[in-house]
Amino acid sequence: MLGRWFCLSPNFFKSSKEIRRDDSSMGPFTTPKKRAEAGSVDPWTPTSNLKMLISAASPEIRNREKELCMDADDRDGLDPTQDSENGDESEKMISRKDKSLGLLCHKFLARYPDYPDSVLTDICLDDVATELSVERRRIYDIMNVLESLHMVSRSAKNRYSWHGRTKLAETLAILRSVGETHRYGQQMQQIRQRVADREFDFSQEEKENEAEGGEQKELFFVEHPGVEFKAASVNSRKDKSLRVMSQKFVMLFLVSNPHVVSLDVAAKILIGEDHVADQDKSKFKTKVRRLYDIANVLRSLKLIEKFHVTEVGGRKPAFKWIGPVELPPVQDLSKSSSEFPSQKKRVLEPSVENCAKNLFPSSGAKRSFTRHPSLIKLAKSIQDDRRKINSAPSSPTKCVLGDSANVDVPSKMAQLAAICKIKLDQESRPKETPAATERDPAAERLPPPASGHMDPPKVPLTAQSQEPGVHLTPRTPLAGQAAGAVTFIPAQCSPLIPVLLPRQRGNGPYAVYLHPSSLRSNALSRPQPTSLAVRSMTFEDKMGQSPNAPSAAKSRPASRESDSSPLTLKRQRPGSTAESSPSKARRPDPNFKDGSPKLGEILQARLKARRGAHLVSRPSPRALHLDPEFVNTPGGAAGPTLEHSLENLLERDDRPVTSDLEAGFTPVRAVPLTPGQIHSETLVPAGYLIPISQQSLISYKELQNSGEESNKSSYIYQTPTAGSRSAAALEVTPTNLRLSKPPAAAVSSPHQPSRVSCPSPAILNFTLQNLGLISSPTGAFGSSQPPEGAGAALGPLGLQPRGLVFIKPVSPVPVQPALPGQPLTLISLQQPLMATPKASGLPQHSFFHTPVPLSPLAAMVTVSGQPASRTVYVPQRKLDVSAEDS
DNA sequence: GTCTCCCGCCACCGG
DNA sequence: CCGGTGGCGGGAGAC
Repeated sequence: MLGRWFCLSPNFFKSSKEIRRDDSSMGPFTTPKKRAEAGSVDPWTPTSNLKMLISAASPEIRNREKELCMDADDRDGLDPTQDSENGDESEKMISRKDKSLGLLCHKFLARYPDYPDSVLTDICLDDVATELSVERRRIYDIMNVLESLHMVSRSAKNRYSWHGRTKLAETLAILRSVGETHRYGQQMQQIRQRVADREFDFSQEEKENEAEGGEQKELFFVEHPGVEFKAASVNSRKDKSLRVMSQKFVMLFLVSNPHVVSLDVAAKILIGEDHVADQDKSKFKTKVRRLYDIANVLRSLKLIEKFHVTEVGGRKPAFKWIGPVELPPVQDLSKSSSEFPSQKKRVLEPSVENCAKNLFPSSGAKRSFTRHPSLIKLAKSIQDDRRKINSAPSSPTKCVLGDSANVDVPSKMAQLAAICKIKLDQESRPKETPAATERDPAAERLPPPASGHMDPPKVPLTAQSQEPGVHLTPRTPLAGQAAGAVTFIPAQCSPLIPVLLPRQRGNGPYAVYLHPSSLRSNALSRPQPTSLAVRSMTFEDKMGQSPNAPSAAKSRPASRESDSSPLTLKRQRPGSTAESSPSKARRPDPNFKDGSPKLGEILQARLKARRGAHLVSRPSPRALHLDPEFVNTPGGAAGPTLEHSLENLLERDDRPVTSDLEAGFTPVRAVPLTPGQIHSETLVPAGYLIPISQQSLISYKELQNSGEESNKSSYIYQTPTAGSRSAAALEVTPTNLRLSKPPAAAVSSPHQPSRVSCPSPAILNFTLQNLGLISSPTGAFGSSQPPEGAGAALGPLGLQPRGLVFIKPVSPVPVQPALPGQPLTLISLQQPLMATPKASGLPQHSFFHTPVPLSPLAAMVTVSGQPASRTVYVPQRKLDVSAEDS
């Protein structure tokens, strides 16, 4: 049977090869073994059978199975002859393929249903290893990847709980939102361009990246609501790079337009640092190895397909996303968990995404600040930031327009913001009831209780949102960062981090863990983040780093908690946030070295108090949990959630807002994965998104008291970044919502979340020009590859047109006019930002190298730009997409 | 030769 | 000190 499939299947070639090999080498022995294995397999045969069926059903699966099975089958046929020798030989014969992680994962998956019933299925690593005849080490690899997708969660030592794909859609939606916030799309484009341009100097690239934003450093792990990660270790171990890498890798797919990611690009993005070229090399190699591991598991999950892209350099391995593209809105996600993201997505997504985006953005902004390294870049970043800011306002409009579907990306951000705002507003205003209105979508999706939870949080947000000025303020600070504000920002960020969001669904909450470094410290130090996504993460330097540091330090004090807090917070945080992840807290703790534990404690206490208040106030706010580092922040931040605190929060960070927004979607926790890294490197963001379990929520509840519902979910975001960008986003959001609609048209350009800001006429012109220039929209998909520089920029244009249209409307005055109040406010904020170099670092910027720095333009860009960034690619390379499965 | 990526050493970490 | 985890990279099999 299998053989047949093989033949039929695309993989045919390979399969044939394999077969040959198998036959020759493995044949006899192997076969037996396989058979034996099969036999062993038999146990789970049922599943195996299912697999067969499935494979039959799905080509992809078939291929995989083919690969896997084929050997066996063929062998079987052939084997007999060769078998003579069994034993070791046979084993050897088996060939690596038989032992591949992908196959192993297949076998593993065959044992469990995709959508398990409510009853949790317990997985014992030892048993699995035994049954599958593999070393435990291998099982860990699989589990880590599955865990990153929340298909399983660790329940205890050696034990995992199987969730199957029930949470997959949500997780993907969250990852996408997170990825958007981190501007991975932009980064990818940049890298591609670079690659295209020059073959690539890693060093250079990296340098550039760093200069830009260095966003990477932070990693975060996205948690899911039900999925907690119990094991403290989770947090602790450095990073669980595999988990984080897996999430990031998936984010890249979700964020890229073509949904195609080449291995090298992914590896480069995942390598935060770079620093030394040499290191890079080895690092690069290691990353690639890991990516293969992850890719194999993802392939077995049928989420991606391998193929080769032909470029100038030659053929490069790449992967194409074949999983669900549409994801439920974050909120929905929580709610729906459901399998089919697509449907849900439309509605919810926006919100969720927006939230996420907001968060990130903010974080990004903060990060961007870090950027001081290259003044030039800073300038750019600043511009970008401005743009972003501007755009943000506009974005709302987009949201409106796009929110729904097409505009996705662009609109997403805006939408998210808008949504968040709306939610917040509603919540805040009506506090609970009204909130429902906005949430409606969410609420509808989610059970009432959840919504309720959500609402509370929203309220605070709303309040913020309501007052554009307020929002601005927050942003301003961000923006302000540039100037002096920056310092504050960090603080803000930290606060933001802890934000709790109510969980829409029961499961809802997610936590994002950020690296400490990424957290604010850096952010504080540098505001730049905005410049590029990449950079955004930078902050690692955090404190130390100088330039900013000083300011940061100063500000910090003011901000107090925030600064020190990050670290301290983290440590402390455990308590506060503890619920979900004590472990997380743990890690942070160590990190936090700094000292201000006291502060942290204080902060925590405050936070708790706030939380309590907040919680109370909010029904079930979503909370953002920060890492221990954040914890402190949370304390500070926590307040934000609360209404009064909200303002503070806003001031502190936009992030909170964003977070809230996001929270609305899905709670996310941002916890610093890595403990100490903070200091310098940070380059790479390391984060793992973890769903926060209700438990955690509960804990929060305890803290907060709100108790609102179990559902509540909390999100943690890395404030740092979020703060910066988010600010804009956030601000926008509120307004955005409204705006967004209008923008919708613009929205059309989906892709990036850009903000819809309204560019000034000039901008429009500008854009138009670009468009003309750019024109190539189509190409984009071609693989994502880097368009060559210019091309890239242009690429987006295609989208822009729409945006342009919109823009025009908006354009009048970039900010103000365009949208009702908020935008304006934003603008002002931006300006400050603008002033500050730090602030600048908008990611978008990177997209468009283009000339237009003008914020307005930026806005324009953003609008279309986001897409543009993505779009950009177009020109260049052609990817070959031949699918190959190997 | 290059691409994949398995294997398993060994560092961590929590207990 | 021990056992569970999991980073990491050598090196070998697959092309």
